[in-house]
Amino acid sequence: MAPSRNPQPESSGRSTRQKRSIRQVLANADRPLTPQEILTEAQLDCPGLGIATVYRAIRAWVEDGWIAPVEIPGQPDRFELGGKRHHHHFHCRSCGLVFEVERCDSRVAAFAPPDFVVDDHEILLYGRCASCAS
Amino acid sequence: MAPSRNPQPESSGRSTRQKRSIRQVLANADRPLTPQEILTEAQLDCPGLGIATVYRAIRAWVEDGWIAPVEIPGQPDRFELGGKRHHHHFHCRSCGLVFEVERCDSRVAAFAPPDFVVDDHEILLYGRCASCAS
DNA sequence: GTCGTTGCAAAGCGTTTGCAGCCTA
DNA sequence: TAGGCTGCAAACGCTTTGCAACGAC
Repeated sequence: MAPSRNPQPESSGRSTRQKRSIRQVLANADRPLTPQEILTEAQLDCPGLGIATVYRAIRAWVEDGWIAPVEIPGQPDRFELGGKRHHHHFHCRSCGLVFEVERCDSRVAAFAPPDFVVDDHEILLYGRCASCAS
Repeated sequence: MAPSRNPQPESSGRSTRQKRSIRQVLANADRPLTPQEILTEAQLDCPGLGIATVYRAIRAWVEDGWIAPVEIPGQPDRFELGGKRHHHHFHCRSCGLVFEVERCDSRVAAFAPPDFVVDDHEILLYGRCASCAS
């Protein structure tokens, strides 16, 4: 079977207007979003939505694995749909956007000192994206 | 000549007991330290030292280039001596400490999509350090 | 009706800043 | 002595939490 994307969070509790709006925003995004961006976007569909609700939904879905945090040092956390293939990120210093990078070399794990156990790694590339570089 | 470490910050203004203590702590550290760790350590030598003074010294020295920030997503910034050889970091999820990793493979820059210009990269390893793994 | 969920406001946490007094040069 | 430096406390921005009202089931 093809490892298809979870269309919905698994254990999302009750279905509410707020969570539906937030989920929709995340599902439609083509790049990782900050909680503030999610709030602003979701409020278009659900006025009165509070930032606390966004954080609570995010937290629950990260635990679910339905979304995943994208943490760029020095910047607020962003979130994208989880369940994707292992990948990394490219941060354009010109336009500030974050892009996905498909390639990876798991041999980087061997960089750790002897006796250290590596169970995950993150590679961040910095520079200028195609459109900013041209 | 061997590229020796700057023994002192360049433009550190007046010499005070506080800044001497903070500088000493950074110079003697074998791993990146958080402002809080720096404060606690420096207070042994300089009681009454305030956290604001630590932040002010850090900021000035980062601008100097005498120290460099080490930013682990989801954690407070840490600081280490600047001017070191290119290296990366390992974050122990058990004890929370951050260690230096000497090795690197600059081929990771080639992971970016075509037409993207990569001018820097960061590799973060996560797992358990030697003493936590045993 | 139950109890998970929400918005609000307050609390945390790491970091910065305003200010009056201190101390280096 | 002048003006940079310091400690304190308040202010910040982002995130979490306490609480009473709300609403899905």
